[in-house]
Amino acid sequence: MLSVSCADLWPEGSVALEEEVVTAAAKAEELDSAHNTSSTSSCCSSVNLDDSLTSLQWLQEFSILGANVPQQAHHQPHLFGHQPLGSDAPASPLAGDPASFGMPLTPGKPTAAAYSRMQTLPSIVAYGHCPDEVDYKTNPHIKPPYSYAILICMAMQASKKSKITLSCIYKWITDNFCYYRHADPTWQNSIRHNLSLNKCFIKVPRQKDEPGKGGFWKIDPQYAERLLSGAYKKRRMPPVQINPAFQNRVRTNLQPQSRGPSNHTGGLNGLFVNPESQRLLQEFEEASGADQNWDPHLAEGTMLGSWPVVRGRSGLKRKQSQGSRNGIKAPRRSSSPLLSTDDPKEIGLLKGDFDWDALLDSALSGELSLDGEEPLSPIIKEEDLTVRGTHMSPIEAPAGTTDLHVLMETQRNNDVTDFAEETFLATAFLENPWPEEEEQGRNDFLCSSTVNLDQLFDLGDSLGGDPSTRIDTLL
DNA sequence: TAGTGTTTATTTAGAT
DNA sequence: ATCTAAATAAACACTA
Repeated sequence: MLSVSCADLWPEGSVALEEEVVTAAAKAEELDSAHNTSSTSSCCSSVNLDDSLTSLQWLQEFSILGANVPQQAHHQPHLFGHQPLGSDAPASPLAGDPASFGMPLTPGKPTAAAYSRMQTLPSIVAYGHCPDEVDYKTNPHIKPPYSYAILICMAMQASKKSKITLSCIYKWITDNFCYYRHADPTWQNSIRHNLSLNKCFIKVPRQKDEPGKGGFWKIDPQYAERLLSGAYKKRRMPPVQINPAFQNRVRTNLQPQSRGPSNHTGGLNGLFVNPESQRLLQEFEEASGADQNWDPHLAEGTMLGSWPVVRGRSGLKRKQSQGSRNGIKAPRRSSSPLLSTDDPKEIGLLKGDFDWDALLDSALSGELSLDGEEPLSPIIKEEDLTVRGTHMSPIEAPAGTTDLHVLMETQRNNDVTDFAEETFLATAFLENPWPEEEEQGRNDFLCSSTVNLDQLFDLGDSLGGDPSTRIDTLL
């Protein structure tokens, strides 16, 4: 089993992190208390439950408390809200740090965490389809590999509130997943559909004295644990789903230059591909072309297997078939429920360059502590998980994580060779995410927290042997 | 009227 | 092949 030391996870910036954590925590507390004074009544009967369980605060607190890294423990409660101000700062490395664009891919890094933290060359990332290396916050082209239920959970967790409004969920999703900012707003329908249909979510009616539209939503811990663990295990990337809004443009822009490794020139209708990226892309193409042995099935069930591999056009097929079924749909632009929040305070609490991967990981870990007074679900029990963390069965360990790094290494060395057209086009766009400058202002309130999924995988792995220690540390 | 919430139907992909 | 979960679409009702 591979492990990652804390130093590997946060090689620098821990002091800054601590300051930020303290500041942000104070702010959150302030806002929280202010908000609760007007909104506690609706759920006061279950206030304990809400605050301790449904808020999913425990997800944060549990996540990566390390037995071997006790000095980090006090940082963890705010881990997901605040990014270590290390090499990844600011919040969006790909967008915020132009230098990262030229950072070369270096196969064979010691760990996936380190690898991911590098925020490697986007173009190559796209070829490899590693979701952890797509900056979903700034890249509007690749659909995040998370189900709507998971997204909702994330939003709820990020809010640090016991309940959250629909508009806040929208807001959080669009703030943290650029794809949805540009996507057809029908995804909001799906969110609502999910809230209504999914047992995981409980509607909390708005009190009469509470202004605003619609109710609140909270998460049912009984279902949440199942949902999140299931999501974790099944976290599997669908084929690359490029935002349909950009497909034509990408195609148009790249068609003439898209053939031949030497034609990845910059300045394609505003798409600038820096020379270093071009060079690396070319190298990658050559390497990939020389090795066609990669078997996607081999990676099934692993993070690698979860990389979106374009198989034919399946990633777009659904849209197309539905389009044909329904005829051409008039483009609908968002009527902006996102911007019409009725509860600015609550939205304010949704600050955070939220690390959704970390949430999922922490959620998985959180299952262990999701007890309170609640019994563990049969699923968890029977898989030999112990509340308050005396031990965790390998069964419950995320599939594929144990050997993740080995596979990662293998995978990277073998190169991914599935070059469907969409992938290539997506690659070009990943090279230069859609301009988000106009939205920077809106994102200003986002705190930074980009603990990489792999980092948490690694740490979870390394800590898996003795979760009790981290629990004890927390308690 | 827009936003919210519910419900039904259909399609798709992955799992068994 | 079948089952299931998820995504998607759409119709409809309710409400601020």
